[in-house]
Amino acid sequence: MHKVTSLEIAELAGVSQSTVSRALRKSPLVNPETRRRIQRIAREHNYKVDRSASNLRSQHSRTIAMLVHEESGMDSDINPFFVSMLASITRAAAARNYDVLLSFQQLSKNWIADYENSNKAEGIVLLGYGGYTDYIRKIELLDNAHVLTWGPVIDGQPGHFVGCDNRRGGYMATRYLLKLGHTRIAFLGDISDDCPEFQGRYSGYCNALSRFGLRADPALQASSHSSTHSGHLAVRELLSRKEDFSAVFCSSDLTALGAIHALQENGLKVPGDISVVGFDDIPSATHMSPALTTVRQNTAKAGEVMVDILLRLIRGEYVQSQLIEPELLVRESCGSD
Amino acid sequence: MHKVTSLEIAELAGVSQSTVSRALRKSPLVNPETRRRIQRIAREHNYKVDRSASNLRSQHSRTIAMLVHEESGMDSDINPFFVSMLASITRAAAARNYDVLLSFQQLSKNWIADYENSNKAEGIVLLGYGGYTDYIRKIELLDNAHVLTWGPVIDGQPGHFVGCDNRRGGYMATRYLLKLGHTRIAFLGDISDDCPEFQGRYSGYCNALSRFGLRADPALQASSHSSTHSGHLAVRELLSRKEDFSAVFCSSDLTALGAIHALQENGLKVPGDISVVGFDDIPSATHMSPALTTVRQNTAKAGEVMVDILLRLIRGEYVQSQLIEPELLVRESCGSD
DNA sequence: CTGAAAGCGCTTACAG
DNA sequence: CTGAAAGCGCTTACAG
Repeated sequence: MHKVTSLEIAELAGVSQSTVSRALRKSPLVNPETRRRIQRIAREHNYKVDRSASNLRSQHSRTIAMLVHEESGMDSDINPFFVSMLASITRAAAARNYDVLLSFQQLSKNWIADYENSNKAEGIVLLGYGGYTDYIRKIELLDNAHVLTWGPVIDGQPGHFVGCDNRRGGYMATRYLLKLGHTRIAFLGDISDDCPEFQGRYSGYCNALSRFGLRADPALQASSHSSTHSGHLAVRELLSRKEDFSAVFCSSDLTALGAIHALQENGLKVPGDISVVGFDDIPSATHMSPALTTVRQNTAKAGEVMVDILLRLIRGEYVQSQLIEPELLVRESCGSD
Repeated sequence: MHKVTSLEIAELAGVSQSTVSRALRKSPLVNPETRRRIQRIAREHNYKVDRSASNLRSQHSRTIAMLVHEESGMDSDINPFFVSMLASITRAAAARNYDVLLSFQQLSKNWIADYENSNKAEGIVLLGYGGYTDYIRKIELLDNAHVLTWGPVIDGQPGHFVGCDNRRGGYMATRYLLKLGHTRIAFLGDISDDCPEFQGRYSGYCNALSRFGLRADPALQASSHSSTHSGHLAVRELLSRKEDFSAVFCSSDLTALGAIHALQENGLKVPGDISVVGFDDIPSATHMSPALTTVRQNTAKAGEVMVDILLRLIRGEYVQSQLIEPELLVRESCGSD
């Protein structure tokens, strides 16, 4: 199958190659009638502008790279939450006429050289790097690159971030449990400096408690990262402490899934004996029984915001990190409302 | 920030630009010592070969497009199964030094023109188009394009397919239930010609029954496509028929999730009263309670096979459609083994 | 093993 | 509104 070029379209249309190029880029310089004729002929011959040539000449690839963190050596599943982000970013990019390169990456790679210096992509979105203090340090070197990370938004941090308002989300979840009458509310999540996003959720939790005249009890906090296994272990630890509690706020849905499993294994009913709230709203949250009450991160909005900010970074505009408002989704895991 | 070119690397290394190009492509023509020197200088200056220029000159993009079907106008979630395929295809492509463009597409688009004629990608993988008879008809026109679809593998069909051995999977699931002593086994899934993959699973189900001297009872089959909602409705229909059954084989995990919910709502315990088997092994399958016994489609293997076959198509080699062997994963939804 | 040179298919200043 | 021409940064046949 012979490759059709703009020169051939030009011959067929009886114009110069430059005019074909202009017409297909919808330049206002060409006569509208000429443009329509050229467009028709191009369509009839299935002609598409060669992207390599176009990119080379114009020095723009109209492509962004979406890099998803992959645990080195692990075959583990990606957090379903990131899948949702990935889809919404891809859709938002398509709406702006940008292509998206997808890749799973380890922490150590030199992304800027790999994607920007090679002209494969004009900018990079990072997903799943929120908890990596290592990486955040490294990003300082990237100041004039076009990298946008989904993660914690912290005052004065280097680099560019978009993230959920974790403090607000933690506050909403905890306030909801307090209003249901719970006073002994456990918190499951790693609140060390390694997990600034979970710290934010915890800080919202503490905030809500104090608004109700209560204080966070360290005996009701157990560390957990974002996995069912880890949530399972955290509940076991909590139960072994023989502390009294009637509700659990989990810093991620995967943690909540594991926690519910562990509670049920120990003969505790959810929500009968213990109420549970999660964070993320992954697809599993609606499929399980009881359906999980959780704090939804608005991925559709987040994807649009991220693409918008990344394209502005690429254009060299000044941009600021931005927070996405979360939303409480009440389902079954805290009893009927 | 100035863009480094191969010409500058050449000057720094005291060689010609051609030699730089050869060295970085690891041509055996260049002196190993010269090559190492050039590589070092390139690394020090963060030089990367410009992909647009390289692509244009060599007429190869080393990129494949991964197109995921998106219901027109719908905001619905992608089947989690495809997410797993997507990750494994991306990894397999990366291992072969190919980049992956991700896009969500509607049925009507002219993919060949959009991706191949524009030189954006050398080949296309389609996910989620398995059930579209419309599309399958259309693919006949694509004979000399490089398109590989994840879907039903049927003798004599046009186009190139990789898919799960659905008949074998249906057989395994049903045989397992029969061995547990069930004789009244319901089948949930659309077995019309629109869903050749479900037809395959159903045919395996019938096969297993007849091996055990039983016959498929039409009263125990209810239509359902791949969604929780649809599984929920199918169980309601089944129950309204007042037929006796002790097990349900669902043609997808999403169907199984909805089915279990509906059974529980009607006071039936899973697996106490009814055993359930799914198909796909989506992440939710392990998270729910009871954990779902299901037929796993091996996505890691499938991704590798698909990339391998697509690259062979691209090279113009003769390829055949291929079946991926499924595997039964026994968990909790049929009782303890 | 190395270099000089052509050319991939466009976009875009320049001239009219 | 249109055309002739330069050139984006490489790869690769050709010559040595």
